Amino acid sequence: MSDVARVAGVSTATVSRVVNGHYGVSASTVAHVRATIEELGYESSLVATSLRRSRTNVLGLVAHSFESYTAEVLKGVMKALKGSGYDLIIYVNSDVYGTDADGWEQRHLNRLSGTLTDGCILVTPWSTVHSSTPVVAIDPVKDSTIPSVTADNLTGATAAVGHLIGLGHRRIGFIAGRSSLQAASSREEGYHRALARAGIAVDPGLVRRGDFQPDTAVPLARALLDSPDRPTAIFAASDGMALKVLDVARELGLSVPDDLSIVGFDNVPESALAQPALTTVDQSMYQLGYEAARLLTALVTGAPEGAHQVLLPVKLVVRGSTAPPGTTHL
Amino acid sequence: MSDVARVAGVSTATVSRVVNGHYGVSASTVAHVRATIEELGYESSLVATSLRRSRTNVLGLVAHSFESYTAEVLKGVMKALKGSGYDLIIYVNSDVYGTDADGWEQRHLNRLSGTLTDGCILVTPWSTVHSSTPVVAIDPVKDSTIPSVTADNLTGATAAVGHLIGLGHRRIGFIAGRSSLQAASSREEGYHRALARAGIAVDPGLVRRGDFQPDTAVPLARALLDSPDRPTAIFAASDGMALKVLDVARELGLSVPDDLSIVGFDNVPESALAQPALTTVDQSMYQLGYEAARLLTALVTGAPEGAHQVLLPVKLVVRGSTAPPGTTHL
DNA sequence: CTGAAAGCGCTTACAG
DNA sequence: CTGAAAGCGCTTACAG
Repeated sequence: MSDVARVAGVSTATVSRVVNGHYGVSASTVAHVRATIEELGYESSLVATSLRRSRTNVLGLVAHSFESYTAEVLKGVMKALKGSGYDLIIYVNSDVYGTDADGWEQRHLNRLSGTLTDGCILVTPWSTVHSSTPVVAIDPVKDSTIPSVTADNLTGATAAVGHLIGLGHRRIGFIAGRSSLQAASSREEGYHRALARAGIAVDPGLVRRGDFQPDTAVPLARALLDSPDRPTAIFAASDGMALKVLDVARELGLSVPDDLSIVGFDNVPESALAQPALTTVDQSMYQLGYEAARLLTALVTGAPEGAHQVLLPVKLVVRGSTAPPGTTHL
Repeated sequence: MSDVARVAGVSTATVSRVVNGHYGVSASTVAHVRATIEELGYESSLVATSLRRSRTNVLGLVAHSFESYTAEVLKGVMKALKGSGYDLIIYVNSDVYGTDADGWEQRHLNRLSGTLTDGCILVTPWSTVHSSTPVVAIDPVKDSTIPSVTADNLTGATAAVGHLIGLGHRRIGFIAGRSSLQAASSREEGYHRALARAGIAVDPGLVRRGDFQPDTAVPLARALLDSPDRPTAIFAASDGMALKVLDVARELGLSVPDDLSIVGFDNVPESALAQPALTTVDQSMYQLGYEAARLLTALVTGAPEGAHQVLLPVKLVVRGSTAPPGTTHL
């Protein structure tokens, strides 16, 4: 900017006014400075601008990994932001502290919301956060009160397990997700509810706790399946984990869905590609992202604060990984 | 930071030294300041730090849209950066100027590389750019000399069209991509090469120019197919466009692959899900992202500059959208 | 209509 | 070992 000012023979203050289209600059000066800017290919520094200003028209998104789930969410966010005047900065950490380190999202949030962004979307956070700018969580932490958007996990999980029961399964294993998340406990509650409705008692030996990280499901699935009294079906609280169950089943020589039915949750693109394709609960991650972005822009532009908890419908998608127990495949 | 300094009773200079682990601070002061930082939940502002420092350990990625292609690339980038000590900032514009506006990537690059990032990855740029920090392009502009990673588009396109010829097709339509991209012209060259090898003359009426944006393919496909002398197969330079061709064919009452074979390029996840599934050339977008991130970190840490053009292999994936011409489906 | 100056939150020579 | 001061690139009252 000082270059532009020098070449144009004006002060940086004037250049700044021209760049920002402020009133009170003579037309001829504006034209001259514009030409100089063009000539020098100058572009204001996002960093310096955001340090000085309160408003940046940039929204942030903080995620702790970049799997299919996040990718789908992002597509929805971008759709909502298209033409909104807001740019998006996505900050993904490279695991220096380890994503498990407590409060990493708070750290990232502080780094961004100091001045860079006008507000942030948090994807499946690990803990509660506080911020001076608006924050919207996708799949918030349990008992959190911040604005959020979530799928109707309870209904979805109930339907998933209900589907298995409808097929004739009675011994249904469950691999739970990271317990700090509201979504995880809702899915677990759905599991209980569906069994209760069918008058089936919960066998604690059939319930294992993962944390949504696909790999955590491997030993759990092995423990569940490598027993004489194994379940005839497993409901995993996420597709990532369900796909790992599929791997373990194959490794143990079990045929899916003949020897074991598997249901996941999410409906990530990979689920449709699996062999057999995974029966799952479709929570439109695209929609989650879209709604989160809408909510955030509303909050940033000063919509009335308060309870903003959006709940989105889900849909059971039946594919090849489920069948009545003991079926022989044709 | 001034809060921390005040509470801890030291200067901000000392706090800064503690935060950055610099030598020359007494152990007791370090401990005390650390405790205060902890207590106040302080985190240094990315913006202020990057404005002052030359090095930020943050890499940037600039993309003009966020479709499946970009999502796959990102997964690869993240994989490469995991544990590298670099964080990633993705900057996506919200179309204020319109992404078509010339030089938008240069603008974004300036905004980021001013001080925020140590280097940037550019995904399918529209024009050449210059930057004070290293830049790696994924699918660079034609005749560009900046470090880049590209798939072997020529071989892939040749194989795709060769596959159609092998099935017995002679009238093969082609929908080209955005001509400014090296990838687009290589794919077109592959089309010519395969036809030449089979001794088939290129019919200019069968070649149409899109720009990789899926929607641009719709009128082109319609023009190609809504004619008595229509081709028996179409090769589209991207899956996004190929899937639109599929839509148009359906709309015109043509059955795929009976009345029309279709081949795409990319192998985005959606291609496997289409009905029928799309035959395409798999350029591992994940791998493109991975290699780009590796190359960029190498450049940022001061690896020898020079020609860094990575070429990645591709693979033809045959699915249901191609068959011999005039086949009747069983 | 325009410029000199302060300050956003940091880091880093320079003194002490 | 620690602090006062300058400065990164901007914006914005405050003067003129």
